[in-house]
Amino acid sequence: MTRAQRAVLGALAAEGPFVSAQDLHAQLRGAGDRIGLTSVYRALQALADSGDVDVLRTPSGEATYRRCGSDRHHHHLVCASCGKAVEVEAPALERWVRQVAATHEFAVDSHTLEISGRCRTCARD
Amino acid sequence: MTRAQRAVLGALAAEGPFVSAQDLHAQLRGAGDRIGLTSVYRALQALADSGDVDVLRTPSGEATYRRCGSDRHHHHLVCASCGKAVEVEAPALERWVRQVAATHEFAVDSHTLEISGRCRTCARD
DNA sequence: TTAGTTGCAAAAAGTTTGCAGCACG
DNA sequence: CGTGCTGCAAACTTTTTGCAACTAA
Repeated sequence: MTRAQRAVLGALAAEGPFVSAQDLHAQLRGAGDRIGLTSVYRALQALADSGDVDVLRTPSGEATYRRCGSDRHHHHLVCASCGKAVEVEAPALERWVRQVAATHEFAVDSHTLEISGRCRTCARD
Repeated sequence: MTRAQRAVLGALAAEGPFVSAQDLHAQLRGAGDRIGLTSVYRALQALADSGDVDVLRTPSGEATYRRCGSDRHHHHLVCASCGKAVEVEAPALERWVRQVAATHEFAVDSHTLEISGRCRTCARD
């Protein structure tokens, strides 16, 4: 594990919000780290490949990252306001996906489900 | 409705695959249309806003568009190879989403479910 | 010494915006 | 006329790549 990967993992507090590479870089720089943006991108890519961080694409197209509590396959409930994310497992959904795909004679490669909303704190504006 | 919107809607055959703005532009140009890339982007944005086309972001982050058969809320089963898409409605999923959100005290704004796989034709390589 | 890591600068890719000209009521 | 549409060129954003300097076994 490289220095950049350690720095990124450290900044990506477990259970925290999804953060973009740029934000993460700014955060690390702000904390005194001299890390370059390139290294942040490279570290995130490596960590995502190894499954140590989850990637989520925002509607605007930018990739955001998070260190998740579970190694298992799961989905996210994300607060559109504060970014807080909850991990949810959905065995019934997985079964349903496979069944629907079979009906249409598709072999499933992958699927994504993301729920966007407001957490209780942010809901009362 | 502008000329660009008519051209885009025409090129975006109903029930066809999801297509990027760039591909759509190339396709229209190839067919002899003198339309500019800017107009394609503007037309797609307007059509997406009015709900006449569905938008899907590919894993690489580029936006793709499709004219769907149903006006109702639905999800997609997309072939990763040929782009063919099937629309699926999932009332049970919608109920499940609301219930999970309620459990975590989230007010749901929106949710997305996309299934990526291979259709029968593409599966036999 | 050598394989891997770093960060800057530049490039790439997708999308948006400024603006002058055009079309059409 | 004037309002809105058009397309080019330029700007912008996010991400990737080339490369020379650096680091650590």
